[in-house]
Amino acid sequence: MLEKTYVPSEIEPRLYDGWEKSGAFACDPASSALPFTIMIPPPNVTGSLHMGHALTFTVQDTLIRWRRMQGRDVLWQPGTDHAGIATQMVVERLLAEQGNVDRRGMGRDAFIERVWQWKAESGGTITRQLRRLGASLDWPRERFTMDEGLSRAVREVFVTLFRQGLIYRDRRLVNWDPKLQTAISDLEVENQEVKGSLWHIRYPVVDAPGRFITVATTRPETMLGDTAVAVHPDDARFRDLVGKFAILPLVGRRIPIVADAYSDPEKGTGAVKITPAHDFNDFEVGRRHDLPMPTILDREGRVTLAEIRDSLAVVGYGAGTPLIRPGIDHGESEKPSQHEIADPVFVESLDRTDRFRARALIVAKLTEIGLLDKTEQYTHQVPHGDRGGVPIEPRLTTQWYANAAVLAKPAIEAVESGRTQFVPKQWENTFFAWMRDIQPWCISRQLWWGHRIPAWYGPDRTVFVAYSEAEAQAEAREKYGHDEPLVQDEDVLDTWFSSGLWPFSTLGWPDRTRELERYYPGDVLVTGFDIIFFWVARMMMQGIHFMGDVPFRTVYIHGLVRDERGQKMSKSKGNVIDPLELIDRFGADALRFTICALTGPGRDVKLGASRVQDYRSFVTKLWNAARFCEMHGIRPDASFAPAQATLPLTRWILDAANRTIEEADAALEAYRFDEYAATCYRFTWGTFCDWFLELAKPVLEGDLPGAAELRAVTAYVLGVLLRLLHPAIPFVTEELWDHFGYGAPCSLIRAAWPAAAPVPDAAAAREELDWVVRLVGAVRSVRMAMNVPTGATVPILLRDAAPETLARAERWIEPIRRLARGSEVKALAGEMPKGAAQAVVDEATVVLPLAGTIDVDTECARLTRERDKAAGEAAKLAKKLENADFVARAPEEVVAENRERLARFEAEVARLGAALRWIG
RNA sequence: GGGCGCGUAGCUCAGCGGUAGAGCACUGCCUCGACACGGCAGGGGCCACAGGUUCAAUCCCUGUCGCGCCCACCA
Repeated sequence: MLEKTYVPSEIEPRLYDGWEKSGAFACDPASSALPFTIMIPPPNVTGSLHMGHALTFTVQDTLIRWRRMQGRDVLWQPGTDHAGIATQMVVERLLAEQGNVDRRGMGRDAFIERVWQWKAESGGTITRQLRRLGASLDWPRERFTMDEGLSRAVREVFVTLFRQGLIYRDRRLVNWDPKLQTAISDLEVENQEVKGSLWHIRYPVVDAPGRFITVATTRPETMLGDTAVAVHPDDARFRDLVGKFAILPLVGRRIPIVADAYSDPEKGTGAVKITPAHDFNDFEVGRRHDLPMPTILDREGRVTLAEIRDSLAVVGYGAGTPLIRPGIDHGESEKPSQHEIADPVFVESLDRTDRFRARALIVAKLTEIGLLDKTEQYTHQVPHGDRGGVPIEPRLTTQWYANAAVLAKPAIEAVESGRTQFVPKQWENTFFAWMRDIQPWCISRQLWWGHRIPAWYGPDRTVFVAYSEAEAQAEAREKYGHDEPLVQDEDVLDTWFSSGLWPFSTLGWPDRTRELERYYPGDVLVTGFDIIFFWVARMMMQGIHFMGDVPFRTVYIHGLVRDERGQKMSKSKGNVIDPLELIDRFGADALRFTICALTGPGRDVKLGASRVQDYRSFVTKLWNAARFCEMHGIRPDASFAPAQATLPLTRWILDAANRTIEEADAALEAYRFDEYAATCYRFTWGTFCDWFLELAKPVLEGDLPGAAELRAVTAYVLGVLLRLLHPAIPFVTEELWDHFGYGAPCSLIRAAWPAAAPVPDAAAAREELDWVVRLVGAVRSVRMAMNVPTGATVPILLRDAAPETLARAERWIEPIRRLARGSEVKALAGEMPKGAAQAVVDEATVVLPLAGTIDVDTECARLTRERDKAAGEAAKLAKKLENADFVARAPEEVVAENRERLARFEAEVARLGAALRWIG
């Protein structure tokens, strides 16, 4: 016997274990079935399951289970990502908390070993949690991006791209995170609105006594690295200054005033200071005007004068050029002005000063010497590192780059031609917009945790890129003619470089494995829009380049999980919902069904505990319906086929089940998880429970004729339901499947997906049952309106009923009596009873003789309201049909349909009018 | 600044040329042998606003207002 209440926590682990042990999750490379592949977006190895994961993995598991039941050879590839920055930060924080020496103190090897240890300790968390969710991943195939196999793929890709000229070293500006002390990509930069100041600084003009050119800046500290002031070529205000020089305050350096269209006369003062080594736009200006590019900030974001001197020397100012002059060269003109502009002592004092402190000191100093024109309150966007959270600094460094523009081209074409399609399609625009304007991809990171770049340097800084040190050594020997000591590049690769290989590296590439042949390209990639650029784009580029085909046919993009009020979940807001807590409280099925029900196309999912609680009711409802079936001796009957159904009731439910199967299938094909859930919900609750089981009760309980067929059909339909719902709510359905003996324990997961099966005379059955439903509904409605006590039974009399209607009433007398609380159901014979309540059902008028118990005035008012409503409808339709344009131009069917409706409403008005006369 | 999406019942959302729908919430009645995580019956909407196209507009077009997101922008 099934327990009275379904307790998920007792059942879920057992079933999951059963599935996993039975090998139900495993793909079968030897199979002849059509494969179906989803590559898991590998979560961070040290992460734990959050709501976003719950959403994406529920969607994936639903697709996977559905396809598996359809007989596809399913591979859902599991694995985790090493997540370079995130993981390194976690371990560094851990070291600090435990009072250990920091990573530099430990040294590289020891630190990396510590990270591996951390991975061993906490790396299993998320995979355990995925199991709680019910995710049917092929666990024995689990991979990790730092596996030997995947690392080999990374080296292969790096070396190949290098040799193809698609990876190169370049010295240019990068986004530098002074906290993490590494370069980061454009995508890892988040602009944050900051309330700051805009300082207007006056730069004295050489050879123009008393004249200044005023620049505005939000970063005064960068002035140390200024090598020009730019004005717009057409800006009349400054035209005479172009070609002259300004004196860089405090520093005393002469810098040219150049004309460059970058300068926007509308912005700031119209004259803009140029700091080529610390601003992306200035860098371009610097290139155009051949300006020196001194670096003024070190890797920690502190002012460094040494680098300024070095860089000036390198670019040809000459080693002896005094950077900080002990006075000002005012040309032939005047004596130094009232201001003592250069202050070498002050500038020297800034060495090793943090950038923000230097900013404050410089502003104070400028104020002191009277060169600060004004300070404005200024709110602007400041780029921050998404991990470190501090403002990034553009910094001139040498890094490894991948030529993304070349790699992007075939990826763009693949989407244009539809070889890969986004769902919803609008995301293709987002993809195109970014890919068509893609920048060189900086792939090196100054971190320790990650794939070390397979590049070695000789004593003359010649770089040898090779699969291994030995190979690099061999290449070096060839070049130098003898052995030279080589030093490996210190940097590691951007995490996305390796995750971009995921669709094929997990299958054994670069070996041409059986799995690679069979499961690449994958079918669907499921992910959120936030990583289209980070990951989807990279997989497309690398997949096409190395495999010659797209990595997946479809990219299904879902929304973000938000809280009930639509706020993004975040720790700082304290509105984070833990999926595991929801699973504990309501069961994995309830959470999964909720996610499916709320996941529409292009919509964020607003989720709170109460929603999950609501949908738990559905799981419970299914459980109770099954209990009812069990109590009434319903058992699977493999010999039954829908074609054998003879009763209207069984034909009707089988037909409804067919349509549900078709709708569910269509919804899943279209990635409409909301429609899939709604269709199943409606059929289970609204049709199967509310009507079918209720109508079946008299027959089942009384063991009336037809009971055997009814039992077989009920079992059949329950079996359909369990299979239809299994992808969304795998646990409860499997439990019931097993309990009823539809198959061996834990066999629903691999049971055949239901198919619509022909039902004899379905249309007639539908008509008949629809009538029963209408009749019962009408009687119930009138009883409620007339306040008939729930327990009271009343005769149900049919006036003006067609013979066929009376025959139906006879056939359905028991269910009608039961559901509509009728003492009898028959034709009205003789006189119309006084004071009866009435309702119109098709051609007949249902009469409930309630003389004495009802208030005639109330009933009159009710009938009048009904009649007026029908009359209103009829009038609207009549007006429409009188419109010659409508009749002439609207499609024939539409006109015909409107005529029909008009006739129907007119008849109803007539019958209700008659009812009103009778009652009086 | 460029782009995208969204404004439909109290809430969350479907629908997207021809009867305005669902779930939850709400109201009333009901312990009837599956289920109160339940049953039955109800109430509730100028489908943001203004124009246009059409025989017909919640749906298509244009504009306005409101909300959200992405990209670019440290003068």
